[in-house]
Amino acid sequence: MDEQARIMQTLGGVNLSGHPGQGGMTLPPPHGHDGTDVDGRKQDIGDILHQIMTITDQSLDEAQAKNRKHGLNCHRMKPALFSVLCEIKEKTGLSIRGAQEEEPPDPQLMRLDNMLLAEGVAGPEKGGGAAAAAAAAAASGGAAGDNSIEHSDYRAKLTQIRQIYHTELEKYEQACNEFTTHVMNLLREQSRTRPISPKEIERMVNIIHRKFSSIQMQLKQSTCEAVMILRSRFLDARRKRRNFSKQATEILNEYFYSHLSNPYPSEEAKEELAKKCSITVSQVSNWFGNKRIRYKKNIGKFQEEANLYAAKTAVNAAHAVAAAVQNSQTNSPTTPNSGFQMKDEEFQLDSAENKNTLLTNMFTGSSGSYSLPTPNTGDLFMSMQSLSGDSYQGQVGANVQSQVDTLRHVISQTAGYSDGLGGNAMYSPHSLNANGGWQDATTPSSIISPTEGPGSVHSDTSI
DNA sequence: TTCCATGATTCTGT
DNA sequence: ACAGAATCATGGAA
Repeated sequence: MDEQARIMQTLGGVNLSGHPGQGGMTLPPPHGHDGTDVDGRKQDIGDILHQIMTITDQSLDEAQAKNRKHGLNCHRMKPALFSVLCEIKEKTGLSIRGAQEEEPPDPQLMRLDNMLLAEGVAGPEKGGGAAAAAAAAAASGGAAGDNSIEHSDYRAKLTQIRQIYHTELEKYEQACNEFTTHVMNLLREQSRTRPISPKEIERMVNIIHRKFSSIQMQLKQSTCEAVMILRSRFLDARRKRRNFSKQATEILNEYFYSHLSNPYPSEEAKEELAKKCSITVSQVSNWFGNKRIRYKKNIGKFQEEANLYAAKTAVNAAHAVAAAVQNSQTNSPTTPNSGFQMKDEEFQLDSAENKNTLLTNMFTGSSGSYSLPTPNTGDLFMSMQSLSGDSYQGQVGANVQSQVDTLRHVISQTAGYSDGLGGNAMYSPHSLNANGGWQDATTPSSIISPTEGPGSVHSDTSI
């Protein structure tokens, strides 16, 4: 609009001063010699110019303006004035300038677009936020990938950002279109009274679009920032430690202590544990990694815990064996899983001492006595071993073997037994070899034996 | 506030 | 790829 003002100013300056330009005016030569005639024409041109200037300030919809525009267009001086304006415009070179301007794609804008697309903010709605959330979860290494609370929180916030972004974008586009239409109408209207080529209108539209796209870029930039902040918060959150539930820890501990000779769960076992504990496989791996190293570092500290879980598992084992024996007498030994449905609530004990006592009583048949002669224990252990190792290999097999592992531990840990069994490597309290490594697996690392099906006895059936 | 337990991460070795 | 080891960072009890 400055250009228009400049034109008007120039035009007014040239004509009203009474000094025509050298470029050959097409204005009709003055008639007569008296000053009043010249003054009259000056007044006439001045009026037209005034109308032109004021008309641009008016709204196009105003009926009054229409009338005035009509009057202006039909004015007898209009063609002459139009020529003058053309000439002046040609002189100032406005029609040429910037005609061949072209804008190369802004790399920054492209980056922003790509990022918004990748984050699921831009682009199609379907799978947008969810895909990005999944990507973020995957980027977190799966450690907290299944944390549904944080996951949904992230998704919800991303959706919110997406909504705001699209609303604002729509608003800007609408405003841009409205403004463009308005300007085009204005210019078209003005093109009747002053020289405006379609190319210039197009150029003006381009300028408007550029202005609006710069606003859009700011919007995209802000959106990107918001997404980055959200994402960093989400990814930081994965480091936030949340203790596993008591139940989960119990399940993991039971597995650990019942497989103390080889506490390396297989992939299937990890998956099973993960499912039972409602955590991820990675978390199971982490837990076992930490547990192994910490147990090894300070066996003494874990003694009580080991006793507790071992006793618990041993009781389970004893029940399992008893059930197996009974089952073998009443049912076909090849019947899968029969007789091994155990419920944890049967073994609700409140202290390690109680469990040890129970265990001892179980072995001795006495009540509250720890003075069990060593050979008895050994016999019992041997019988247990023979039970699991030979008689019930096919059916009880792997699980009982792991339970037996636990029994070994408990027996070795229980006061009064250590001396008698100490010399036997089989009764090593912590199943660690001289090199500080775990002994070779004597028990299957998996809680899922190839011979067993779902519902069979595990060391960690208590969920 | 301090201290310990514990889940997660990172680095290194195999 | 997996395990061990060290370390970080947080939760929770004292």
